[in-house]
Amino acid sequence: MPSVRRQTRRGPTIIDVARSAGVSVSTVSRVVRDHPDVNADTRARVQSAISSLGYRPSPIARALVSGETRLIALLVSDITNPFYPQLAKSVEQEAKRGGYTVVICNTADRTAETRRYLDRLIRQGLDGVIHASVARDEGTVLALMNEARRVVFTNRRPVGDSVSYVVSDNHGGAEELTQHLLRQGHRRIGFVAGPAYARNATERLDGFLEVMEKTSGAEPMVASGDFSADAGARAVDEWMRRGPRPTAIIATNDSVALGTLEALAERQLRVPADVALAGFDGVRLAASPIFDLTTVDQHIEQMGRRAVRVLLRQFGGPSNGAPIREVLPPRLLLRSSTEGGSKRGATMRAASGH
Amino acid sequence: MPSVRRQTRRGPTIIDVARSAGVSVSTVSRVVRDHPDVNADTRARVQSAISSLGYRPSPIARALVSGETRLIALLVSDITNPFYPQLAKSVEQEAKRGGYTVVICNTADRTAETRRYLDRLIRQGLDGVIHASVARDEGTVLALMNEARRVVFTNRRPVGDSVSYVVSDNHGGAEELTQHLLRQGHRRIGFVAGPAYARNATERLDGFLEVMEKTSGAEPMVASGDFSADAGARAVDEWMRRGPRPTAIIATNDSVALGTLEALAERQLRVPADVALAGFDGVRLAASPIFDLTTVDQHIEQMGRRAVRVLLRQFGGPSNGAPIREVLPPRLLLRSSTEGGSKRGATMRAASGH
DNA sequence: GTGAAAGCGCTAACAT
DNA sequence: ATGTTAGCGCTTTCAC
Repeated sequence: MPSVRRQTRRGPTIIDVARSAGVSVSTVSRVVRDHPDVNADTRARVQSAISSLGYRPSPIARALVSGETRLIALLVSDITNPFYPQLAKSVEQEAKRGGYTVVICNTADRTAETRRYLDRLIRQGLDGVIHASVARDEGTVLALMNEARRVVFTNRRPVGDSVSYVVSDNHGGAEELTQHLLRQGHRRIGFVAGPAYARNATERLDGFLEVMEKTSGAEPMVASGDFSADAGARAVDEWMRRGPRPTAIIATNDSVALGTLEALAERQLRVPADVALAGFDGVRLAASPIFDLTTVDQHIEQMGRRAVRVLLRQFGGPSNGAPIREVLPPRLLLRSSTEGGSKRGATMRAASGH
Repeated sequence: MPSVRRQTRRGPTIIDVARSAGVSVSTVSRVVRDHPDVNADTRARVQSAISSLGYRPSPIARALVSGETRLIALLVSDITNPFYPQLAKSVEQEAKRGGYTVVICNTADRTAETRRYLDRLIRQGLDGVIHASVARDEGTVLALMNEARRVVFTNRRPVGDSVSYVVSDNHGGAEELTQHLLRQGHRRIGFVAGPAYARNATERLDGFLEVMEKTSGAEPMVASGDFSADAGARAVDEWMRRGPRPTAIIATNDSVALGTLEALAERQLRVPADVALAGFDGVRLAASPIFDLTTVDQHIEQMGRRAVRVLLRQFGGPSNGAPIREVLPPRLLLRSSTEGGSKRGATMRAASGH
């Protein structure tokens, strides 16, 4: 006797299609999955049944059997940092093209958060992970995801060498930027560093220091910080309270640069007349005429798209496939925050009291 | 004879737990789902078996049977608009607390995109939708989601009256802001309107117009636009090319206000000395000392949290439950972009050529 | 080339 | 209070 339970799905099932086409469910399944072992006529008959019934296979049932959900996670430290929405959007678009859905997770650079997300998502049947903010959770991610081919790192390069990544040449970008400032005559250059656990930040710092060290007369000034706008403010406070002051400042990323700019404005310091300023990332906000910030363009959207492609390529390959490593060349974006006064004729907006 | 197929899941199944605890699978299922009909001793025995085996129920198998995946979608027009990351973060946090996972979808305010996303996600077993950017896709969403209790609108109020929403009082907020500017002596006030399909934008415009109309001598000037920074620039171009110029400008949201500010800066117009400027939303960027923008705070994070709560409450309730409507009071945030010159002593940063 | 049948891991009648 | 059992919709041997 048939049970009375409600159906899980709305539309027709594979059984309905089979009945309607006069074949077995296995044949329908073969057609749906593009299996070669199907006669052309049969295939056509099944396909017309599928479209006339409006049949759509259930990803849930499929996942129960195959273990694949076409769900991937994008791990970021903080989605409200403008770099990540730009990245997320491109990741999401590229994933959609491949038939994948993206879940965005804010880790706050805390391993516990990473673990909480992945624990849940893996049980939901997560297929893979794009981690744009590896920090101390690198081992956790790899352990939880089990197979390295289900993971790709981007933005920050991982420590391990057996796992794929798509990053930009942070070291080279920082070198180029530093060289540019040196060519402009700057010698005392401040660098607002990011946290030590973030490899993109340390690579940028290293690039800066290397160039400074081999330039006679160059005086690097490094302030430790993190990725918050506040870090820029603190650095400015420190440098401006006691001399000698830097004549140019590089921030570890554009967000920190904007915080730096605010702090400089509060002290009535003009940019670039009193202090030149540059960021790193190339977020859209940096191009705003209000900021017009010199920065190192990471080609954020391209990085996101490539990370997705690498992950999907790995899904297809053997589980012991060699890791894919891509290092994209960044591009120096010169804007008026470093380029002398002619373009910045008007007055800078002041900081308000607070 | 047992088949050789590989297991879908890694860990132990409900059968393993049942065997280990010496009970049936239904009893284990009852314990897992906190069903009351279980003896205390049995429950304890099962629970210890669960923890000693490290058993985790499979959401996929569960979804196949129950039709519930604990997956919800957050629909936004564009995640790179800073309003949405702030909203998304709060939605995501609150959803996580309830055991739900959030998928963020960019609709670009295009119905076709909404449909594409929902089509796919529904097949994935989507439980519900929070739509933060209803536009012309309102009917599509409702039709696809089938039951109104699986949908809640936020940020933009829907047209239909049988569906739940959590929005802020855009009309009232705009009134308050306009009144404030009038009290400051402004009479020619420009309003950069948003698109006609977005109800938050039209409500703000209406609030503005209503107050202006009943104020003698007030001259409202409305420029049509959208939610891009460019809209602000176009409006400024138009107004400044031919008089009479507005002495104050209200932008439909903070992003447009920032665009407006840029355009004013390009024309060497000081804010607020030459033109006062206000936005709407209360995004964090508006609080930056560089912008220090007067705006109407929508309490973005609170709105997101509440939207989630309404949705989850509906999941539990009867499918014919009355819609839940929440209208949150916004708060006027007065900053130096409208508050006279004393706080803005220094020079404003100029626009660069481009 | 095609079909029959055994599950994937779980929930929910129904029976006891 | 607990167990038995029939599926949820699909994929995948294995036979034919």
